[in-house]
Amino acid sequence: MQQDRARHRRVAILDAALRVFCRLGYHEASVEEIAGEARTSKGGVYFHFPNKQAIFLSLLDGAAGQLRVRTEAAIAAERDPVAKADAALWTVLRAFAGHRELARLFLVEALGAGREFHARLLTLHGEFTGMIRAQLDDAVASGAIAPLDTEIAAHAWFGALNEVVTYWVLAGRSNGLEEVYTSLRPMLLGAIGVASPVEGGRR
Amino acid sequence: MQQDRARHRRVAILDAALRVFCRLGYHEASVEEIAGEARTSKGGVYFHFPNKQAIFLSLLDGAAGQLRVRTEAAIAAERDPVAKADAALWTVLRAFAGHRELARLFLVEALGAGREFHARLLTLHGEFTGMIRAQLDDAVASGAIAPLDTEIAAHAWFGALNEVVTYWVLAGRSNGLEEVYTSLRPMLLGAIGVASPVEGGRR
Amino acid sequence: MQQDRARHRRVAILDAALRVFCRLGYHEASVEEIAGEARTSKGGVYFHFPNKQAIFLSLLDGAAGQLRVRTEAAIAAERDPVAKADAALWTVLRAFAGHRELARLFLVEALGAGREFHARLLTLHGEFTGMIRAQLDDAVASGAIAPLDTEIAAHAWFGALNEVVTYWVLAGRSNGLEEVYTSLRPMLLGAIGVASPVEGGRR
Amino acid sequence: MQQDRARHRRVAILDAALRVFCRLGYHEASVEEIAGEARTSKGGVYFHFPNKQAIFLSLLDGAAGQLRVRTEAAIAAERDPVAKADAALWTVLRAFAGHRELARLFLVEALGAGREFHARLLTLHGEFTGMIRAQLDDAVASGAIAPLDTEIAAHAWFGALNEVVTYWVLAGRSNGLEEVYTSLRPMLLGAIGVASPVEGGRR
DNA sequence: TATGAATGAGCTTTCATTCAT
DNA sequence: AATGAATGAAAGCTCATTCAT
Repeated sequence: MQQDRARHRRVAILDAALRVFCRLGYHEASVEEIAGEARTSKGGVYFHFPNKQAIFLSLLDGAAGQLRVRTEAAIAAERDPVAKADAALWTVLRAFAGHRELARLFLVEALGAGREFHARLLTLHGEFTGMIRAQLDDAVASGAIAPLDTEIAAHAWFGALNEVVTYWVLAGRSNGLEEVYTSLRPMLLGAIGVASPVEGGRR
Repeated sequence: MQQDRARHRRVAILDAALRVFCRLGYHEASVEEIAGEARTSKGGVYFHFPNKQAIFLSLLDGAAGQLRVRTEAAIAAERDPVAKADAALWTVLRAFAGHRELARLFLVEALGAGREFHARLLTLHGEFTGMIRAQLDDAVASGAIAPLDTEIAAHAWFGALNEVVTYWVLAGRSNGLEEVYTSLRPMLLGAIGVASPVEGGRR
Repeated sequence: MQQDRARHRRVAILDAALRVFCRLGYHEASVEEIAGEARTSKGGVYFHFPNKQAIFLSLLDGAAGQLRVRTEAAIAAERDPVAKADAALWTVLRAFAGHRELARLFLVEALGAGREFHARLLTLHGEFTGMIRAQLDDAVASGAIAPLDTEIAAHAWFGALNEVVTYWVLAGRSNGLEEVYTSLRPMLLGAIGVASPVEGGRR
Repeated sequence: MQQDRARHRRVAILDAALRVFCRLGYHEASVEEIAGEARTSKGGVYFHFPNKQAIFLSLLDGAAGQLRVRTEAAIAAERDPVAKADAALWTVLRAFAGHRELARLFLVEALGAGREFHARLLTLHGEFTGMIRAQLDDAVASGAIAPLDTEIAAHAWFGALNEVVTYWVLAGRSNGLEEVYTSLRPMLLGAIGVASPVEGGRR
């Protein structure tokens, strides 16, 4: 079917764009380069996307969507509210650790891609912290943890994770990021007053 | 003296550049715009700086230097290792809260200014987390806190702070950022296993 | 076909560039001016050529190629070695006389276009003097002329020709340059010890 | 005296300019560079010269003047008309051979310095060929050589010399340029129908 | 659908020249 | 006389975007 081919092309362009954006950064990446990487032409790219921003945005949204789905699944797989929050972070970290490119895109390039992306980024951050916050709220409601400002806690968690990941990404030593979580996790739990880690499906 | 005028101009250009970078972001900011804001000409700017990057770098380094000095002073003013680390964070947060522009520069624009800045940014992050880590190491050595991976802890602290600040900055509601610390602080201390906050010169 | 149009455009740009370079000289000629003369845009020019130098070089190489071909043909059309050398010079002079622009390009602008062109110019000079030298070597070998330093002789011939042409070009009285050869030719032959001119297809 | 110092400065700037022009070519040479080489400032240069062109022109005229004086002296030192012409060429070649910079200036950079210099260059060429021509005219008048177009002959001589020198200069093997004249001289004489060289004060 | 030629606004940077000191 | 800060015009080049084919 025609539509299939079109969708396929679209995906191929997105794949190429991801590679190029990661290699060069948003601004340095030219549409020509992306077209070349996708084995098509400039015009070809512009047939599938209205402009360069849209490509990046699509990439960002796609990745965020995937991550959201996985995170929601991870949350659903746990019972305990604290374990749910913990699972969310673990999922995000694992995703970033597995795809340094993804991490770059989310944490570095998106900020440098200009004003227009800040709002979107805000939304994405909000989405993830929102998911975490919801679990923390449940935890507070159920008496599992003492009352605290869950919005700030969620942001603090997310931020701690980001910094650690970003530093590892920029420093280039992304190998072994998972091990880091072993050290990080007790701290995050300690931050919300949970002294002894709640075991929850960690390998 | 002519040197005085030159130095004055240099500062004026840096001031203008800060405003322009904050208003438009690194890439959107043109040297012409900076020149206009500094009430001089393009050539005038290029007399004082070799290129656009150098202006940004100068701004970044200058701000980082100031912040470092203040942070070191804040650390020196405390006795207790944990209080020292706490004071460091408090200083950074206060600086960012007081100068949203500064925060933008450090946390957002610097990432979008190109590859070259990533390394520099890494160094800056490393400097600050290094200062924090040193205090945590002392705290561990003195038995004030239980042993933990202080490098990760320092990054986690710094990251938590950054995310909170960045979110506030991007969301535009930077007013009252200090109050946030009241909620954030116990979490950070909890993360390193300090249950009840150590009082240390907080207003 | 699109390729045809592209090739056509390329030629049109080269034509325009030749006119502009001759009118203004290499440095004064701006790409914008060339674009205008070629009834296209700056970007259009840069689509076909990577930079200004490349345009000039293309022009130079193209002209040199044509001239080389013609000269080789003229050499081939003669039997006698001295007549061959003579024919080579005559071809060059006729070409320059016919296209003052060409002469300008070769003899004047190319020197002013910067260091990078000097090497290329050297090569071109070497090519032509090489062709002449080869004939003189033959003439010596065949005993037609007495032994002499043919490299220097070839350069001397080429230089004598150039100076005469250049002077006429710069002085603006390029009309009648051919007649000049009537006077110049016996001198060139005399320089290699040939007293009475060898007749060889001169009109 | 004040005037002495001023003149001294002027000369120092010219010396510096000669070095810079030779090192970088006319266009690449900036007034700043010249000022630096002359251990003064941009303003200092502009106090002594109205603009960049004037510096180059002054250099050109100065060098040409010196060369003219020497050439006239060399001519005066000979009796025989042909020997006089020969002496003129020998002087020019020796000067160029001794100062590759001078040769560069005259033969290469001056052509690239723009339209304005072409006229001046024409005049200079004319001056030298004029001197040579005068000797040749005398030689013809005195019956030393057969009648010929002395204007063309003079240009041919000058051109042959230039090409040889330029080639040697650009090729970088200017050492031993004097020896070249041993080969070149008989050719030049042969060009005007003088079979056996007239000995005249050659080393 | 796809191509790639064409556009043109806009950028950074350079530099001869001026001028207050 | 000299300095060097300042000017501003102009240049080369890039690239997102458009559009005829």
